Amino acid sequence: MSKSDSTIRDIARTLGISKSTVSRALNNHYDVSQETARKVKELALKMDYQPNVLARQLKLQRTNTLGVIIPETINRFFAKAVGGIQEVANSAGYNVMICQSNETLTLEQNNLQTLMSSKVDGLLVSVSRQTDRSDHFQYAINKDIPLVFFDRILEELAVPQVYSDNFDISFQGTEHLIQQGCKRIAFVAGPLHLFNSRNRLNGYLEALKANNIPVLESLIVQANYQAGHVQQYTRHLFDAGEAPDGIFAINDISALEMMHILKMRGLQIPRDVAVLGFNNEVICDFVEPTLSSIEHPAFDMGVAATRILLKQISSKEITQQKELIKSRLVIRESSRRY
Amino acid sequence: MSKSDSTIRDIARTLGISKSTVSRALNNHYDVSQETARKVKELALKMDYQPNVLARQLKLQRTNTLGVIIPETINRFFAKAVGGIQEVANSAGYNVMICQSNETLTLEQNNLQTLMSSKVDGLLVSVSRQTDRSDHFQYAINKDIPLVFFDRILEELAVPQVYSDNFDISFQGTEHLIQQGCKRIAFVAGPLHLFNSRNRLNGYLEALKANNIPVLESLIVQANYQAGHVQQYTRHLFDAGEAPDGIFAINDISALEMMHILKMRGLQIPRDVAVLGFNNEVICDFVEPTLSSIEHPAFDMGVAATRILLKQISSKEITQQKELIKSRLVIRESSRRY
DNA sequence: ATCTGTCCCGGGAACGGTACCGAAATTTTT
DNA sequence: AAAAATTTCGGTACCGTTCCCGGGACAGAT
Repeated sequence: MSKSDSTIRDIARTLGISKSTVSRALNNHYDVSQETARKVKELALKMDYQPNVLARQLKLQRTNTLGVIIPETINRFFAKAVGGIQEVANSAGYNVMICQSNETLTLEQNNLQTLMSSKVDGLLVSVSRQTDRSDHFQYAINKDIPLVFFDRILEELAVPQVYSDNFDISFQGTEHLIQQGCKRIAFVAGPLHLFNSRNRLNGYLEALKANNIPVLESLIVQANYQAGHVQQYTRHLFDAGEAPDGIFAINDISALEMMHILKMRGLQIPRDVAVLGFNNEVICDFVEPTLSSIEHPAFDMGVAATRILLKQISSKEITQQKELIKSRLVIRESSRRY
Repeated sequence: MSKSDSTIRDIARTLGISKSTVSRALNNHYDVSQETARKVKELALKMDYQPNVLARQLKLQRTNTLGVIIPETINRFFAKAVGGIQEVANSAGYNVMICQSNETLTLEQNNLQTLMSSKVDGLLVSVSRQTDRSDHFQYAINKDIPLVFFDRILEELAVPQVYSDNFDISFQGTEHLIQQGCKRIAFVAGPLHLFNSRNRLNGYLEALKANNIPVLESLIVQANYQAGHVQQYTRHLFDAGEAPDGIFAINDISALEMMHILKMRGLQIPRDVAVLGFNNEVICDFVEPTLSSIEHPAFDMGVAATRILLKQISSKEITQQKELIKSRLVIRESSRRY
């Protein structure tokens, strides 16, 4: 825009050749002599020629842009995943357009709409907490837009999915607490229509079963992510009947908030209650006691999902590749008793 | 793309009218009868017509997209700011394209290049930690691309800037520590070629001066953000000569890491050392002692910057509006002695 | 009956590229 | 020397819009 960006035609005119030749020269096409190619490139540089991406996009029906829909950038997991996405995308010559659903279905649908009308070449999606249907994504699939889910996946859709082993790691984390002598382990569950939440809960349940520990409904709470809710269910867990001696929390911040409350009540961690968080935030190392947590390979999941998407875009073949990225249990003081 | 997206021409053909009429009808232009307008819209709906944004962009030389360059999404401040940007942009019908400089100058330059070639209608920028020059931005300005800086600004450029009162809040924070009886306040400074870092340091220095407290070079350290560095300068501060009795840290995580180290050494906070952080992360409320911090109005800055940018885009007039957003001191246990 | 004005509409030129097709120029082969 | 092959280039259509310009129809005014 501005004053007068030089175009391919300007170059052609001043050089006395046709614009097709200029185009070929600039795209290193074979059908052009080295001599003219040199002259064209030289002049292009001198005129500060910048190809008009919009024109190219219109002609090629391709934008070299990937659309990303995530719940929130403020969520460190997704922020990291976006890092991985951008790294892979950029080094492959793609731009990235990020939309946030703010954990709502309607915004997610809007985002999808705008990204599709922006003609992105492919989509990377982690669904919102509210999402309990998939027709909007099916619409995109019907339009042949390559689509890959990561982390918050929709297993019913026939597209590639990248996820972490929520069941295994949850099983493993629960067993770790059991090994530390916990008999009554409280579990903070997420929305159960989400694949991840279900798997985590199942991992917990199976671990209890495998170790002959009775499942107590009263020890399982549902996080609703509202302010004050952690306080509420913590009180519920520790005031009604026999208190838990272990906590598997849905994320580190909640875990720390619970720990804070328990310490105020005079409980010792991990002696009275062992605590295990989720996400392995930096802060885990700087609290007392240091917080055991689960390292979620966010960046790697972004990388993996983007790689699959790019392959999908270039090969045009439909895959349903599932890729599982392993999580890691990081044991620190808050859960170590021996 | 895909099978066969219907175009404006398809509608025209099946309706037996010209595509100009269809275009007018869809854009609610006046030069079209209500009857045909109705028919066109009806058919458009039935054919699931989606306007081809690329064609429109090319024709109008406008993308309805804002470009954003920030250091890192992983940084909560910028993640929040992005939230504010997207909110304002989306409700004004604009998309947002986010690029991360990863705190490097070269990536920042690349980002600018790609955003410009993507023909974004305007730019929102928070410069990287490395950025000590401004010619690349001057290039964009010369091309008449509306540009607004926020938080990490470049004061030498004649464009709108949105920033917070780093000097004032730093002065205020330092004075707070002084009022709590601190005589030897350590200060962790950022890179001094950054406007914000300089202002913060100056606020600290001026507060000391205003309270007749000698400035000690040995109490001022430069954070370089490398792993292990906090440990290093904490040791330096507390092992060489007389120890500080107050700390003004560059961010909450560093503050918490310092507190952790000091507690390990048997120091009491705030009794022996009062601590003040920066950013007011959620975690501040869940540590012991709870951490005093400075609330940085990230979201609001994003909102303000975007509003100015949009005004700039639509009015085409060049302003140099400066907008100052006030920060807030949040006093908690870590700095309260009385 | 002609003129003026309003209301609709169509034709076509852009926007700035890419790509196909054919042709001229040059070289190689027969 | 003629034919064939190859290299290099120009012409042009096209991507799907928007928008300017001009023209036809029809009304009311003269």
